[in-house]
Amino acid sequence: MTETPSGAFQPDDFFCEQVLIALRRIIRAVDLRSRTLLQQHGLTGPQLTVLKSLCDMGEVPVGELAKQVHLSQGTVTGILDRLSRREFVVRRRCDVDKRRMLVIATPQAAAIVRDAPSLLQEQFVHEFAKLADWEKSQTLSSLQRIVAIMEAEGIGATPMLATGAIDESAENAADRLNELPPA
Amino acid sequence: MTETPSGAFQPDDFFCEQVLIALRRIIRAVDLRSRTLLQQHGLTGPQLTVLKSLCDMGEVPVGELAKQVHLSQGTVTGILDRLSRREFVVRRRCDVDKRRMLVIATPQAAAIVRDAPSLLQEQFVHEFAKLADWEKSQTLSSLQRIVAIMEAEGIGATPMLATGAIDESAENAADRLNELPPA
DNA sequence: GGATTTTACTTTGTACACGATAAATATAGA
DNA sequence: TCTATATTTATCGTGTACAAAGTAAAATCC
Repeated sequence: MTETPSGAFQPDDFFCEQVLIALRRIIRAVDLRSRTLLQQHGLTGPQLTVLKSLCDMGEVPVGELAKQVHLSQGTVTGILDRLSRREFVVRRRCDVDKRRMLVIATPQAAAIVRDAPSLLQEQFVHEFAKLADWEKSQTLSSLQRIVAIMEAEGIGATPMLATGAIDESAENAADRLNELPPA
Repeated sequence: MTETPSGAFQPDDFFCEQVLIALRRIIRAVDLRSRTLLQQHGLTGPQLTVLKSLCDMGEVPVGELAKQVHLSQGTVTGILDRLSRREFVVRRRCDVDKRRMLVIATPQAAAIVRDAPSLLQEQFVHEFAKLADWEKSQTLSSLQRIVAIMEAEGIGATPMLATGAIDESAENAADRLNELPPA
C-alpha cells in the first residue's frame, strides 16, 4: 500500500481498482437507463417496477407493496404520490382496518405496463442469455464474492442487517456508488 | 420466457436472476455504508470522496474536481455547498479566469480525512486483496462482461453517451437500481 | 472592436432513498 | 371499559443525482 498526500491509502491492486470502476459503470448504466425510460415512456425505473408489481398483485396495502419491490415505505409513498397524481394508481382506505391504505393500478396503468417492454431487466436478460453457461455461472459467483465482502463489512456497523434475512434487507436503495474510488 | 399476469416477461434464467439480485445487494451495501459513515464521521461517502480528492489535489477549479470524482458539476456544487457550510472547503474566484471557482480543503478537513480510515474502498481493498489472483481476475472479467452488456444497451437509447468517451460519461450517478427485478 | 459562441459554474426542478417521527387505528391486558 | 402497546401509513428532513436553464466571463469570428 502506498500513501497519497492526504494520508489515505490507495489500492495498489490493479484488479481491485478495476473492479470498483466496473461497479461504478454498472450503476451508472442503470441510472442512465432509468432516465432514458423516463423520456421514452414517461415513467422511471422505480415507478415502472412499482406499477408492474401492482398490476400483478391487484389491490394491496402499501406496506405489502413496499415489501414486494424492496423499498422503504417512505420511498413507496413518494412514488405512489407521483403515480396517483398522473392517475396510474388509486388509493383508498381499507374498510376493515382503517389504518390501511389500499392501492390499485388503473386500467391505463395496465396498458402502459403492457406497452413498455423495455425494462432494464428484460433487455439485460436478453443479452445475458446469449452468454455461454460457464460465463453465466462465473459471473454469478464473482458477484457473490463481492456481495460477501461488502456485506461482511457492514455487519458490525449496521445491526439492521441482522434483524431480517439478508435477502430481505439487502435488496433496495441505490445512491452513492461514488464513495467507491475514482479511477 | 414466461409471462406474468401484467404481461411482462420474467427471467427464466436462474443465473441472470441471481446476478441482478447480487447487483442490487452490492448497491444496497454501498448505500448502507454511506449512511454508516455519516453517523460515524459526520460525512457521507460522496462528501468524503470529494474531500479526499481535494486534499490530494490542492486548490483546483470545480470542474476539474468534478471530473476527478466522476460527478456532474451540479452535483459537486451541492456537495461543496454542504461542505463549505461546515467550513471543510473554501471557494474563491480565480483571478486570471474569473469564470472559474477555485476550491480548497481547509486544515480541519485534512485532519478529518486523515482520521477517517474506514472509507468503503479501503475496507473493500483490504478484503479483496485476500483473494487469490485467479479470483481477482475472474471477478474483474465478469464485471466487465456486465458493463459491456449494460453500456451496449444504452448506446442506442442515450445519445448522450456518444458525445463523451465511455469512460468519461459512464462514471457517476447511482440511484435506482430498483428497476432491476426484485427477487 | 463589437457580436457570437464557448466555457465554467450555479440554480432550479424532478426523482429517488433512507431514517425519524407523527398520526390514526387496532388489539391486548388490567 | 379504558389505558398501554403495537401496527400501518404518511410526513419531514437530509443527501444524493441529473438535465436544463441561467449567468457571467473568455475566446473567437467578422
